[in-house]
This record gives sequence, C-alpha cells and structure tokens, in this order.
Amino acid sequence: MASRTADTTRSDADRGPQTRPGGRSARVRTAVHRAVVELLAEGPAEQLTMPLIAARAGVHPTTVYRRWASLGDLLAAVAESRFTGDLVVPDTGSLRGDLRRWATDVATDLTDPETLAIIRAALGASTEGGCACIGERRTQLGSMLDRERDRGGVVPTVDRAADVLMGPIYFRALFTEQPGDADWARDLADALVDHCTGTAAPSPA
Amino acid sequence: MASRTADTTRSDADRGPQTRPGGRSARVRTAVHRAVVELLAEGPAEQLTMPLIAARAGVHPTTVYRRWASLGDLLAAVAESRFTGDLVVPDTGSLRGDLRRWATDVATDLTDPETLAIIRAALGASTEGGCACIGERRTQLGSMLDRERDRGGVVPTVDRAADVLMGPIYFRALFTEQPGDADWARDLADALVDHCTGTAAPSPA
DNA sequence: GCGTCAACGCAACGATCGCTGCAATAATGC
DNA sequence: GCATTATTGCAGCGATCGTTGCGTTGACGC
Repeated sequence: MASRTADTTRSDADRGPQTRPGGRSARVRTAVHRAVVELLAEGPAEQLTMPLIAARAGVHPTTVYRRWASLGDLLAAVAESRFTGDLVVPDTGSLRGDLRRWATDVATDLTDPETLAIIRAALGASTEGGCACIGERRTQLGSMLDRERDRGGVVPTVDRAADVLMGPIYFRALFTEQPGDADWARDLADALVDHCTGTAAPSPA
Repeated sequence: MASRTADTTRSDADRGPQTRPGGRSARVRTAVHRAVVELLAEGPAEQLTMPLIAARAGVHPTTVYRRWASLGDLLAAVAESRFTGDLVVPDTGSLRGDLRRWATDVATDLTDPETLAIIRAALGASTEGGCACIGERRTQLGSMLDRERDRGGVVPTVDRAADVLMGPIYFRALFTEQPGDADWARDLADALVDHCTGTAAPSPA
C-alpha cells in the first residue's frame, strides 16, 4: 500500500483567531474521522448516522452535530484530510518514471476498501465531495508536469493527463470489480508519455 | 440531450410465476422511481428516506418498505432501469463514427444533473451500485466493437475501450466541474481509433 | 500559577424513521 | 362474471434521530 501519513492536526479550514485546536479538539477530530472510516468499511453507507459515529468515536453526539454542519460536510472533511499530504510526489528524474510511479501508487491506494468506501460516500453525500477527493491528486500531477517542462520536455496539459491517468483508474475502482493492478497503471502512464512524444506503438491489445 | 425512453415496465428482476406485475404494481413502481429521481435532483442525497419517497410518489410508506429491501436496493433499481434501454447504439457504418456518436451521447447524458445525482447516490449506497449504472453501457460498447470485428477491422478490447472512453467521461462528470463537451468526447473516440490502427498523431496539446 | 472562554458532556424534547399487525383493493386464472 | 390471492392502505408501536439549554471541562494568554 502507498505510504500514508497520520491524520494531520489543524487542517479543517483555518479557524479564526479565537479558536483552540489544541489537544482535546484535535483528539476529538481524529477520533471522529477514524470512526467514520471504520464504520464505512464495515457497513453500508446509507445507515451512517451522526449518533452512530459519535458512539464509535467515544464522543457525545452533540459534539459531532456542533462541529460538522451535516453528514455531507463531515464526509467531505474526512475525504479531504485523508487525501492530502498522503502520497509523496515521485521524483525519479524523468516524466515517464514519475508518472509510472504515481499512477501505480494511486491505483494501489484505490485497492483499499476503506479508501474506496470514503470516496463513494463523499461522492454521494455532496456535490463537492468529488473535488475534495481528487484535488490534491490533481495538483500532484501538475507539479510533475511542471518539473518536466522545466527540464525542457514536451508535456501534455493537466487536463489531458488527468483524463488519461485518473480517468481509467478511478473509473475502474468505482464502477467495476477489477480495480486495475500495477502493470496496468504503468501502461497507462506509458501510453500518455508515448502519445505525447509521438513515439506511438500499435495497440498490443 | 440524448434520447431517453420511458420507464420500462416489468424489469425489476423477473418475478416468479405467482406475481402480478399488472397495472397497479407497475404504476407504483414508476411513481416511486420518478419520486427518487425528483428528490435526488432537488436536495442532498443524505436526507433521502423511504417515507419521503413514498410521500412524493403518493404511495404509502409501507409499500416502499415491502417492495424494496433497503434504500440502496431502491437506488440500484432506479439506476438500472434508468440506464437500460436508454441510449440507442449507433450504427454509422464505421467504428470511428459509432464511437464518436456514442461517446458524445454518453457525455451529453452525463450533463444532466438528475442523471449525475442518480449515479452519485447509487455509488454511495451499495457496492454494486456502480455496476448497475454502467453495465448496459459496457455491453453497448462491446456490440459496436464486435460489429467492427465482423467487418474485418482491428478493434481494441472492451476493457481498453472502456478505460479510454468511459474512464475520462465518467471521471470528469463525477469529480470535476467541467463535464466535458461533445468535441472533447469526439476526440476521445478518435484517440482510441487512431491508437488502434497505428495512425497516431502527435499530441496537439 | 490563574482567570477566561471555547469546546465538550449531559438531559430532555419533539419529530421522524422503520416496522408489524390487520383490513381493503384490484390483478389474474377460470 | 367470480373466486383467489398478490399487493396496497391504514393505524399504531418502539427506537432513534436531530436539536436546544445549561453545567462542566480544559486549552490558551497573561
């Protein structure tokens, strides 16, 4: 599985100056987030309620109601905190190497049922749930392309790279039973780089 | 918008011989399905409950509880009935023409907020919700490829076609704010056919 | 240390959910 | 047409949800 850092403190949205994200608040936030992840991994998302989450987190329901406006907001927050600072952007020296590594990392990450459950729930809850899931991934992609451009290479747009790489990876993970393995993801990266540099090989399939 | 046929009767899962899918049952089914679609288009999916659906459909809640085991089942049924017999498989005489037309149709269909809301909800509710949404689309893709193969053409696998076409289309619709227009979808189809026949053009982007 | 105030726990409430008796309706086969 | 019975409507119930007021805890500035 891809490297995953611990739950970060103080990321909920920069609070005003009169705020105390100190020890207790941070613990509550972490516990609630963990509870959401666990419950999503265990049962269907439709019967995920605030009191249930609170009970699992060992926190009073009132606290959950007061800190997160709705279940959708909570899910979006969980998704965002889970998908930021999560994956280390590869730096292998070549665009092909970077994209290969990154694509296989992302595909591997989406193998985890917990991760998938979070994405599903965040998508279903609110309209902006999807952006919270992939926002960080998209900027990662952009930084790798920028690096190659600085090296003087020809690079596709971020949109095109997202279409070719993230499109199939997320599509398979969400809609099919075959999540796509590392080799498959590597081929996706190769196809993007090959098509970009003009060295297109006839389809092997 | 893509052509969309009326809600089909008698598709819920072939009932046993001792069943009465006659007039009233069909009407109730249609009304409930329509209520789900309407409510999903109006408000957030998280506060979609059985009694609410029943009230909108003009049906007693008990009926909904008895006919559909859970909200997830109901959403999956709605998605399945919405995405079957929906899009006419194009037959233009060439694979490129077929895929161009099909891709633009699918992309256009996903522009509809109602359709998007159904997919989101079905994905979030149950694990198999995704398959219900794209199962029919995948077979459509397969039939077009089969037709080209019968004509003697070189065709990609269904998996590859789904990766290249459905991947970006569904990804953009679900995760980004730019759903992808007709020209963009047409380019996706062209890229697939070009890469398949070996006539690859250097990236324009 | 010590006071202040944001954040949490507690108790209680109305509303709604999900379900289960039984009666009424209408689709189906004869 | 008529009997059968799958299907729906109705009333009512326990459980849980989402919220509010108030007291308590503990993080932060001094």
